Amino acid sequence: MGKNLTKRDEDYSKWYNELVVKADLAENSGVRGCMVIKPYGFAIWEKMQAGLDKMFKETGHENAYFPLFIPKSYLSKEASHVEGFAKECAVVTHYRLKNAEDGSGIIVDPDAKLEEELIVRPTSETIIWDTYRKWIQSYRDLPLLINQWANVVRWEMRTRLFLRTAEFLWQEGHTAHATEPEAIAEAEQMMNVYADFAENHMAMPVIKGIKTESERFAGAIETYCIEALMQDGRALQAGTSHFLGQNFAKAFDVKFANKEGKQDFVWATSWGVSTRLVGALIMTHSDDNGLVLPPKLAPIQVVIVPIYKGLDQLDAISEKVEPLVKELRAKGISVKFDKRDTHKPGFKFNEYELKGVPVRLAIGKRDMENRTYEVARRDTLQKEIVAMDEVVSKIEFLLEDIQRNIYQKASDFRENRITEVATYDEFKEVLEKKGGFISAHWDGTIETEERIKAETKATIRCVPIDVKTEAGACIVTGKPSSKRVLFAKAY
RNA sequence: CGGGGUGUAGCGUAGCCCGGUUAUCGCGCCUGCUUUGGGAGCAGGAGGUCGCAGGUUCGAAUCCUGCCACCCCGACCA
Repeated sequence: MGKNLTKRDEDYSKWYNELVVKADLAENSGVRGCMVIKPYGFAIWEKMQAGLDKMFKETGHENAYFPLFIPKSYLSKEASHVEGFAKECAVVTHYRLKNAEDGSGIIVDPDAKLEEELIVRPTSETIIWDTYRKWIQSYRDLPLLINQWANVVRWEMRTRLFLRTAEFLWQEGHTAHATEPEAIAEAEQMMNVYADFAENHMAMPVIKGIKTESERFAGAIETYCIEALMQDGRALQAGTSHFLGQNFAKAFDVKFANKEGKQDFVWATSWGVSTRLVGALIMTHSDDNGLVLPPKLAPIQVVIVPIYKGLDQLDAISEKVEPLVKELRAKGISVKFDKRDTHKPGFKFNEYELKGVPVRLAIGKRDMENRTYEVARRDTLQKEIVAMDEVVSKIEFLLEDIQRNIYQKASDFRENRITEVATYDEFKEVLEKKGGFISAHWDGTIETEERIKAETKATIRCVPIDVKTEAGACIVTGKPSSKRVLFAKAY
């Protein structure tokens, strides 16, 4: 990873923000805690959406859309749910403005006060379950497998571009099932879908696991998650999938007649990932030269930079390049031929490195004479000269090789930062000096978990799905433990 | 909401302690010429309510008071 990153650990936030700004992905909007996602940044999100949406459809889900506003009373129907979100809700209290009588400007019209306030959705469980009640009568209506792409608002105290903004874009899936095992299988399936996407599209290795009670989603019985490790050694929750039991069905009275003709509450799941994934992508692969994007998500996969003196030479180069552009596009590869005469090649090289374009071709007089291209790859910054006849297959190879290579790099990085410790002192030392995930025995109590958090800022990221059973003792209390859990400082 | 800090051109900044010519420098922007294989060079040019409002003073970016905004640290969190 970034050669200077270690000495930048304390400055990571600044580095991240600078990088995002320089790479032109997003900026602060001026509206408290909100961001403007710029075209290039949004193009990355669109690629993510497309990839995820396809996987959702392949697992039987359909898209729908539910309202932005949720009546306050809906939110309070599920006790732990409202408790979890109450502190960060934007509330609509009025529906009209008017001119102030003293001419001081526009004011909220006190006569237009809503009888019941509306909450700008922080998540949509409540309004969706209120709707599902009307849609579900029989086991024949189940399972109900729906996803929505939407924006939500959470009034966070402190925000950061992509990682935590007051308004963010996401998808939220909400499913209803006839049986408990089926709902659990759905929640696990979606965790696996997220992990698949993270690893195979984002080239970002993740650990699949289960949240502890204190980190669980408000209203869930079980929260499944994928946890990624950023290059500064901090963990990032990249996606969650919840088994909600019958909590929401009971709160919203969603019953169905089962095959035996008896009324039963349905079993529920919800699952989501957000624009935070763009932040995860940035922090997983980027280096000091800028972004490094996995080919599968790069808005521009190949950029071609002409090097020329005078427009005659540019025309000659274009004649060679245009057919190549066509050929690559026909293969589904996104190509940009940057003919701008207003910037020099060196400027363009740096610009596309900053933007993380995986493959760059340069062609000048020398190449025209030798019938070659200079081919550069973003992940290793290596350059080589490739004959024109072989350039298409070279590009196809590189796009796959870069995808594989950056995954491997991130995977190696993470494997080196999963440390098993036996004592609390060791725990603190590793946390301080090395960072990353720390695998340790824990007595299973909230008290111990909170003490560790208070003393070290590390939290239990998850109990890994593939955890092996082994006898051990809690690093803090010494009480017996049957398995290790993963701790880390998290974003 | 507690603790700390900062507001000067599109961006980043000097000047402030110790008031005094036309508010400094870099990037970016505009024009021209030369350049173009790793962020071009030279010359010329445009761009400012010094966060806002009061006050002190012959005179305020600078001193005083109030307000506002933003950033960092904590509680919260996808």
